[in-house]
Amino acid sequence: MATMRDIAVQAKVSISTVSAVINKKPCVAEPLRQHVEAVIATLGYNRNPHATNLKSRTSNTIAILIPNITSIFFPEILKGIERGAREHGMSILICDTNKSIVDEKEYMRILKNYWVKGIVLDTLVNLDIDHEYRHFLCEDLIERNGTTIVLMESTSTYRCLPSVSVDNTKGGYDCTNHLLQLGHRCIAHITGNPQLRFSQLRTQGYRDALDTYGIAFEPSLVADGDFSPLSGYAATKQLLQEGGGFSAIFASNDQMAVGAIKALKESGLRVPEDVAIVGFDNTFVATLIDPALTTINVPRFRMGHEAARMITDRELLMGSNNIVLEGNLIVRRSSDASASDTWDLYGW
Amino acid sequence: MATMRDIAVQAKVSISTVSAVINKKPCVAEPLRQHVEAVIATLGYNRNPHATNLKSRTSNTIAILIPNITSIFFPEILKGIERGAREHGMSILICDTNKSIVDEKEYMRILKNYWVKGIVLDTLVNLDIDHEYRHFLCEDLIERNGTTIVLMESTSTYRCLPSVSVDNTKGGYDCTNHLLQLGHRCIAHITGNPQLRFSQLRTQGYRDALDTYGIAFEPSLVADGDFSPLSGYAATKQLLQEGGGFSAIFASNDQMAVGAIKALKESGLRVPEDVAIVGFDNTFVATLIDPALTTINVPRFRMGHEAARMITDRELLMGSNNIVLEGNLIVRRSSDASASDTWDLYGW
DNA sequence: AGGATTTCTCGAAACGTTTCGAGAACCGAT
DNA sequence: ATCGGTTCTCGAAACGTTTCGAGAAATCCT
Repeated sequence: MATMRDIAVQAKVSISTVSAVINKKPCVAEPLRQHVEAVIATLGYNRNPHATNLKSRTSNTIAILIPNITSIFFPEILKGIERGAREHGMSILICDTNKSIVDEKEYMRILKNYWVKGIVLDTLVNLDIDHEYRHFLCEDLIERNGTTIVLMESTSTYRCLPSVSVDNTKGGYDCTNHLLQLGHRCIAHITGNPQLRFSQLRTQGYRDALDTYGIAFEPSLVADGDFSPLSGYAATKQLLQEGGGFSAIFASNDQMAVGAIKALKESGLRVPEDVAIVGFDNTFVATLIDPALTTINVPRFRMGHEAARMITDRELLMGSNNIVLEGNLIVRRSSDASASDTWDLYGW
Repeated sequence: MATMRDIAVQAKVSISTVSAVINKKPCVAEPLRQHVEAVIATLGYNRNPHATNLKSRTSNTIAILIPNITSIFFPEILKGIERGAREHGMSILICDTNKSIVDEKEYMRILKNYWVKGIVLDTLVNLDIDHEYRHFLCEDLIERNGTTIVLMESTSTYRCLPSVSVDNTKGGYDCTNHLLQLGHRCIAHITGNPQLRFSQLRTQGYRDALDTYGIAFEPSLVADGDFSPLSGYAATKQLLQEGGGFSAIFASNDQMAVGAIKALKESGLRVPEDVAIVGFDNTFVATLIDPALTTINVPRFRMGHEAARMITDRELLMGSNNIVLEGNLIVRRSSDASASDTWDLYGW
């Protein structure tokens, strides 16, 4: 494989000149530049990334650190990041922390001396509490190495780090508001993992909507889940046993909504005629399930793409560090029997 | 960050000695080794991967080239590869070719001068036909660069390249045999994309099973799909219009089976009482759908893990280049009303 | 035309490793 | 003591870039 030296010899110029041409430095006279470019074209030169990395003390790489690759939420985000990275000729490094904080920190150490340009981070650590880790991220990685760290759906309230998320409060509000508009007045709620910030926000949206309608928040209509289908199933069973009385459920994600539907069906209740359901996320289970699920469409691809952009165009967006995208409500049959039941399957 | 030079200075030895210690070369006297290791421990040295890569002309990286990251099939394979890579301290590079052959070849060029150790390749190209590309892979990458290429569910019959796949023929056989054992004698079949080799093999399994039972293959009972749910839906509608007469359907993947179930329900047919259904893959839609789907469990995690192993332990497995894993039939309600309907949700 | 500027090109020194061959130090045997 | 033979340690040259400052060449001004 041709190196800069080969080009230089062939073109009878110095290596520095070749470098200047390749890096489009303005300080090369036009005729010479064309000559060198011609030689490059004939010899088929490709820059060696390792040498470039070593010399320039960076790597054209975005790392993605995530607790579990197989999460249903993840592939589209990854795709968004990939696209954004590729537009800038960057590579993507995948790191699955396997839901282990130890593994996460271990990976961070590796990334540190990998000189990655940016890290899209879905952390397990509460950065409000673990000051040592936060210090490591901010000082060692961001300050010293110049790495950009972007939090995805951050679990932290720490706002100094850039982040990308969806407007969870508004989403929760929209879901609940939708049910209220349909005439429901007794709306149950299944929360996600209560420790997670974005889960709290979805619940906050639910309360805000009730407030708007002057309806008192009723704790007995709320059951805690953990985002798993099974927890949605269990929560619904529990709500039913406690007397029911609700005509609708807002579940904090689609998967719990799926569990809820199963539980309702088992109890002989029809969806949406007896109980209406809305979920959150618009993962593709939403259209697989019967009835199709009303839900908040979370723009995962865009989230990934924005995260990548914050890394690639870092200097452009100083200041507006916390990007909040809007989700939009998609009404399907699980809440509204009159909704069309088209099969939008994301081009599976 | 400490470099080998720092260690050397601090330990009052040469850089070569530090290198020898770090690489566990046997030619360092024990006392000196311990001394150097102590210094390394206090200074917290981490090897710089870029320098190592440059000097040794490799990179500790496995690349994954795949047409579409968001494929439902992919995350578990990725997880398997990730685990395998990590066991050997390797990194994972993700390349989404966006279903474009041009992009795939472009990525290959990048990977070539990235000196990746291995590539897990889900190619769009038919290597039996595109000799130029095959030559590029074999000569430039494998021979010259020493890269290992592992085909995933290869679309090619070209057997010189290492590959990992599931036993598709046996899977197709098992599905059909299962239906035959249940007493079905008129079994329809929805094929996958007929160009793809593994799709052909699944159909072959179907035919083999019929043969075993002395049942003639009936072309009118076969409809072509393309692995999408919509195609399964359309194929089923078509089969029904052509007179039906079947009591069971074998769909070549779960997603088409989902489409088939939808079509049957719309025609007022019950699953499994009127028509039994089996799918293939055991993606998690299999347990989401109602009724839960009988299917072949494809060990995706293991497939990924084996692929990684072929790359990391290349020298160990000269010879047995084509790994074929067994899938296993999982019986659920879609074929057998008496099957338990437990919710095994992969710990979502 | 001659000097002051500007524009272009180049050599050389890094970046942090690995590796090779040379030689120093030690060993036991004669 | 001397000598071959090990065993250990080290210096130096790469790997393929980027970058800095120096100097040569071209340009401009008076």
